[in-house]
Amino acid sequence: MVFDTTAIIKKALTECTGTADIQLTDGGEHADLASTVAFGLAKQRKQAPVKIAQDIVATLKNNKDLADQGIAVEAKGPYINFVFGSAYVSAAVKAATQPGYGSFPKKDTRITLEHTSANPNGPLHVGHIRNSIIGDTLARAFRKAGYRLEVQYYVNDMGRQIAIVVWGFDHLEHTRHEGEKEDAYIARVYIEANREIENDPGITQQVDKLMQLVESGDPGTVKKFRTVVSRCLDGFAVTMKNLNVKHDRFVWESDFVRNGDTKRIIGKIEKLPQARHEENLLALDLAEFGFANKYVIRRSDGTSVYAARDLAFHTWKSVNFDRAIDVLGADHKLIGAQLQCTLKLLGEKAPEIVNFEFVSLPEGSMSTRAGKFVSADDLIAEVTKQAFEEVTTRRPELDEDTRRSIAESVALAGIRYDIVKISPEKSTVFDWKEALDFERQSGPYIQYAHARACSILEKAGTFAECYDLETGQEITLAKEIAKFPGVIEKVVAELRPHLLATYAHELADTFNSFYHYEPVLKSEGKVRDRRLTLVLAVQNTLKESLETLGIDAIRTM
RNA sequence: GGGCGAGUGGCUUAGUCCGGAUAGAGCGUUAGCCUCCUAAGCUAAUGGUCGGGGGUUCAAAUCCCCCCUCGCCCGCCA
Repeated sequence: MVFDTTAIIKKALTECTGTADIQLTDGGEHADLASTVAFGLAKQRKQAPVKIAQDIVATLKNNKDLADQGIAVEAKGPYINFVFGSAYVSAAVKAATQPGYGSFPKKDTRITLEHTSANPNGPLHVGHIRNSIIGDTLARAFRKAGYRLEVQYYVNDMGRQIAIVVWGFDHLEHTRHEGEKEDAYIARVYIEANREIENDPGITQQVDKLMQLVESGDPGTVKKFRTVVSRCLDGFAVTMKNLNVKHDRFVWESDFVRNGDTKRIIGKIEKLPQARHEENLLALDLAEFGFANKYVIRRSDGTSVYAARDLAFHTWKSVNFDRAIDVLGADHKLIGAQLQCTLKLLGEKAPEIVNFEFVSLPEGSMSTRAGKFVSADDLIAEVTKQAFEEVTTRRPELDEDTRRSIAESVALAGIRYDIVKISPEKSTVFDWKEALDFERQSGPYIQYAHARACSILEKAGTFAECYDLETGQEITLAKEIAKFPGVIEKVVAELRPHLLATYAHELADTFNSFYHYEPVLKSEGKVRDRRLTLVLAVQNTLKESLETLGIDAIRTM
């Protein structure tokens, strides 16, 4: 592992200024790291910042730690700039050529990460897969950071939506179209059933009855719910596989009713001072924590609501894991906060929640019920078709199977990258033009840089690894490579996977520049060796980055 | 009405938590680069009152206050 330059510099600055809290900023083109302590000390020392910076630099020039690591110090006006030397660069490149670069030692912390958890009443659409891709990328980053992780899908198998689907199967004419996916078929029944309910509100009572039956464990009704949900999940599995998204466990909501956990948690909640009863109705008054509305736990007909089952689920997580992380859409912010608050009142660990904002269509919000959505399957199919055309244009000499395979990887890269590169707190409007664009700020662009590196290495044959870099382009690239482990750490610490997307793009960019300026295969001797070593380091770092993003690091395209 | 999130060139966006050097990118437009390692590429040019107004600070896209616009939420739905 590369030594921690930040810590060394902070320590040196603390020693010579007496200031404990040292902030380092990115030096941009001036330096690798920079300090602005001189500004803050100006008033205190009654001296000009420029003078202070000069004095500090004079002291730091004699610092042994900095000298040992080859970190150069220089004052530029009031700024104190640090430039990493060849020892740092060599060590970074050497580390980056190793398999698994950027991985951290195994940790004992057991984490559960829940993502997607869409209601099984229709196919996953482009909004749901934002959840899947953020979640899956985070999961990959956590594993790379050494954590023991279990990824879960919480199956909402007893909600009103499912009851409506079950009602539809019982009362409506329906046949599955030839070759139709199960989840798409379920959506048709769901949409049709909702239309019927609009025309005849009396149906609502029949749906309520179904919900009571399933809660009480009526075998026939339970079986119907299970069947419908399972069929829909079979459809989801295909979509998830195509998106390279993996879940380790599917947790069924109804299990928490059947095993008695929900009843037990309701019993505990009843004893909380915030509990409010009105006959059978049980709700929590969380006004003291800033929640204006009452948090209903049990209906007046005695059945539990989603919140109660969710509390039981999260209590189970609290018992079995050290940390729980939930990836939830913006519409779940309030109930997520209420859940956290209630779990704390119960003395359980509250989950950490990663929120993301909505994806809408140009014509407005998506709605499964109204049939207004772009399904993930359609997106994958369209993008793959486009990718196949691109591959065929660029590489007509390849056989069809190879082109097909490359197209699938490119499509996956396009979709996953497009979604993960955007900060989760930004709401977006789905745009076909952007989804089908494979240029520059895209997943395929990064794959291309990787394939290019692979191609060079393949043509090079064997070479002696050499870590003594010289030119500015070489050193810039090496320093970019060196950032990778830090990026993984930051993604995990801040739960922000888009940082990795940004990094991978910057690395690909830096490599492309290098590629056009510094000939590798045509250089000779030591120069050729060190550039090939650098290409190997880039290739490996890009590969690790892509795989952590859930994108295939294909060797040719 | 209340709560949360967002507002950065024509379009999409990074940076905002933790204030510092000329606000980074991509698309678009314009002009170059394949007898040379994959042109899904590279080099330039173009384009920015960082929603608006106050304030704090040596220094504000970033912190504080007010306002505007958009999205989401505020159910005995999930």
